[in-house]
Amino acid sequence: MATPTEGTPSHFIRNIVIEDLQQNKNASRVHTRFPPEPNGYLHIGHAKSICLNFGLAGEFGGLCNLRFDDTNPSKEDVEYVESIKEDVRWLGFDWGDREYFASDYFAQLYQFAIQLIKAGKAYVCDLNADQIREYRGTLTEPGKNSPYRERSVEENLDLFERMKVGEFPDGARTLRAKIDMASPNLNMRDPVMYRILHATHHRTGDEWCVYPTYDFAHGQSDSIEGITHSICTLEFEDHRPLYDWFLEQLNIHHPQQIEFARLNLTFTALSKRKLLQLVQQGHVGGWDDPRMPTLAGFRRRGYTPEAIRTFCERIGVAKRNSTVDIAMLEHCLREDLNKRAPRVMAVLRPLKVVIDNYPEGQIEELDAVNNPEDPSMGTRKVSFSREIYIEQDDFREEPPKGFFRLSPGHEVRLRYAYIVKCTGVVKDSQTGEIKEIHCTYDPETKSGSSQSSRKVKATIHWLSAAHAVSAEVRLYDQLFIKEDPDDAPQGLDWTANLNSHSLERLTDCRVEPFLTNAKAGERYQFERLGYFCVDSVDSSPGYMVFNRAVTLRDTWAKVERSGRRR
RNA sequence: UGGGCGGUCGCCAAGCGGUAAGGCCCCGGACUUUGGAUCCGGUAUCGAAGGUUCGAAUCCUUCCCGCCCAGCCA
Repeated sequence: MATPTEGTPSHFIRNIVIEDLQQNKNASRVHTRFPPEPNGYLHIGHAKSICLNFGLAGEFGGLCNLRFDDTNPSKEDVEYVESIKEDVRWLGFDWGDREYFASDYFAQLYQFAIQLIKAGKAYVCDLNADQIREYRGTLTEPGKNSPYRERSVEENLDLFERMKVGEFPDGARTLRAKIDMASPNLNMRDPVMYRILHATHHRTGDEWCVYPTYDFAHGQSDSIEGITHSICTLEFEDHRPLYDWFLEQLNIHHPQQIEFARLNLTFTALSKRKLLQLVQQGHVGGWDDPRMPTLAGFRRRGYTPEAIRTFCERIGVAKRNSTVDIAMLEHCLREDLNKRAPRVMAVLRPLKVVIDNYPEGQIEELDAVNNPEDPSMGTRKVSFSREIYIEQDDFREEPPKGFFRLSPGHEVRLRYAYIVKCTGVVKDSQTGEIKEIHCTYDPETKSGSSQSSRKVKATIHWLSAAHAVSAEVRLYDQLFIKEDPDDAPQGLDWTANLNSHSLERLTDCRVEPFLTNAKAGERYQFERLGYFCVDSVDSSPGYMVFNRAVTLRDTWAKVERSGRRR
């Protein structure tokens, strides 16, 4: 028997699995499944479920199936099937040859239904949707039996067969389980098992005119696949008695359904309905817009699968409704990229600096460290010359208290180069806008030289004006201005909380020339700025486009912000 | 007012009768050629009230608050 992995944070579901294993339940087998409906792209909430299901199977020597819950042809599409497979694979999980579809079981499910009809446990009901609702009763009042509840087995069989071949229009009849119209659990008040839908299914085409509901399809699919632990979210807790009922009546393998709380994130919408709306109404560029909480969006943004997996492990699994701080996710990304991303210098908003005492025409090739966290990543050369660009933010004509960067009369270190002192500012005579600044450098302070140990308060990044390459950089902020997107002013809906500044395109940036060879999806740390990723859609060797995945922690920005508040 | 499930630090989350883990955020400080990283240090008595017990976040009772369910969606 597989033993628990040391150091893996435990949670109640993992504990159940461990206990089952100890008691030799299911012949010590662990078999889970990830069951997405192919009606949208996978998002970070699904990642929690994927990591849970594949993680448990992986840890205990079990298996996890990928099963598409495709019982509603009117909402589903192959585009989603393909994206889901790509995203699960990208996250780092492998379902081997166990790629299943609920629609693979339509014939079997149909036989199960007939079995229940024959046992007097299911009947064809002629009530329409409105009538079924009326007969169902309310939360506090019991329902009434359908007038069609006592049809003979023969009639039920005949009717169900005719439903299947398409003799009746959509909605004309349903097949219902005969349970208890007075049950305090509404799901047990003769739930619908099959509905008539003359729709073309993305896999079975027009073969079927009836489709099983989730309740009738899910548990039986789990059973057919030999699933041991059927993990789902909290809203299905009320369905568990029904899940169990079908399996018991059918007397087939009975997986255990276990529910956990779905993920919520601050400043993020995670319902499929909302995400679909964001895409369809053009609030974002598509399912893979880097601002989207979809796996495709995170991937394009520059997130690593490792960071997302670590995040899913750290947030834990429990039954309490909760909303995780988005800062937790960002932290996981920084932590991962800090170790792996090569550093490089980039200037997002260039400000020209002329070093007056540096020889005109002279170029020095300076050594720059690729990753101080990992010496094995080596060094590279950066060109230094008389005219350079620095970040506009790194110069203040009138520095506020605590500003350590460049200002008139003050010194800063140019990373990997020299200490320079600001000697003058050139402004546009009309607008007063700063056009360029002048400095002198101290030749004794070259990085790495014996005299280089002089201390200055700050080090800033820079790029040689003649060597730097132009690029576009896209800065992203939260898609919503409110921690809870649903917290909208009265009368307005969640779209009122959309952040109109969630995307900022900077088209006059400079980067180190070797970045021209960077490939789509590669991630770099732009020193002092954040982690950036080569955009996989719009970037090309002739026109580089970088997405900011996440900023670096910025204590100066924090100080400035709190200063402004005072 | 029916049923189901929850309520432990600002946000997640361990704990399962023996005297409150950890992570994120935040605040100090050390170090630093990224105001990055790293390293130290700081912050809860467990929804409330009773009760059982030598001892309770953990057991019992009552109460309060939150979420889910009246799709032929999943």
